[in-house]
Amino acid sequence: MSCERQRFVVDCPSRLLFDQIADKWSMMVLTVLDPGPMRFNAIKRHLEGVTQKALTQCLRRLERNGLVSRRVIPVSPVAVEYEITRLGRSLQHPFKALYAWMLDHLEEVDEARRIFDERGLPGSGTDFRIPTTS
Amino acid sequence: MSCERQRFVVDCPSRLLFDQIADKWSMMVLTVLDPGPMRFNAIKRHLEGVTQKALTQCLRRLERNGLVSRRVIPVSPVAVEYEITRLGRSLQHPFKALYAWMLDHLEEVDEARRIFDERGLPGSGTDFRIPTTS
DNA sequence: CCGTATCCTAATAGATACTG
DNA sequence: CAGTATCTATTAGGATACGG
Repeated sequence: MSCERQRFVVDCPSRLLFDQIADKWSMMVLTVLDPGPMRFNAIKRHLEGVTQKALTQCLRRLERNGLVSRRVIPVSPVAVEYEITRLGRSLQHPFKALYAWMLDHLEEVDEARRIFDERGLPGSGTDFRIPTTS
Repeated sequence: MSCERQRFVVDCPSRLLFDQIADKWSMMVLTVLDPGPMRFNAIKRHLEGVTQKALTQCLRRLERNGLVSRRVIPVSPVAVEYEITRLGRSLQHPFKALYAWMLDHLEEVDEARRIFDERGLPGSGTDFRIPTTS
């Protein structure tokens, strides 16, 4: 690897894969499934605000990508159980690192946001942007 | 947290923060900025397919969250330099872990997808697949 | 050069009704 | 229970045009 900066091309596999796994619900679904298999509505109850449609789509994508397996239990009414796969479990390591980072830096990000938003407010006059020391 | 499965509530700070950082371009922008400061159009050239609008929005959010700093150099025409902050740099560790996971498991995910997509095709009357272009 | 503003279209989310 | 189907509303994305 040279010292050149990386260029991200459109068909870069990592880009395509990132779009698959970094969606709104996947990380939470995998976390919820970590302790063991779970049925659809049980998962749903753990994710406040998710709609049935959104969860279905998310679970389909996770299944398609091999991160979750789906098992239909032929009772009546039908029961469907979702289970995290070995592959899905392996993804949890980077996810947990990201989660830990978020917990560690919540206040710092919040503070940055507060400062940024404040900077925008007072500008009733000609607010020439002052180069920050950062 | 107890042994109970976690329930993700809507105002969970980690959820809100995740939505901020797990967007389409942030991870790539931070990676590109890693070696040192860079100007707007230079960043743009490194991210194939990004529009000016999308990159502007992404950089604003990164700046607001304290992950990137923005410095206007008052020459004519104006030059603007973006630099990754210490906070942004710290986020690179979990990002790199995620990136490494993707590289490690590209084939495995691809294979899972192939199997899943194959499974969906039958049902049009025959057990035998008609070879498709894909 | 580095944006913002505008317009337009495409994609997504949400609500609701329905089925095995 | 676990979806699918459908419709609508809101949003996101892309293409200019323009300004400091």
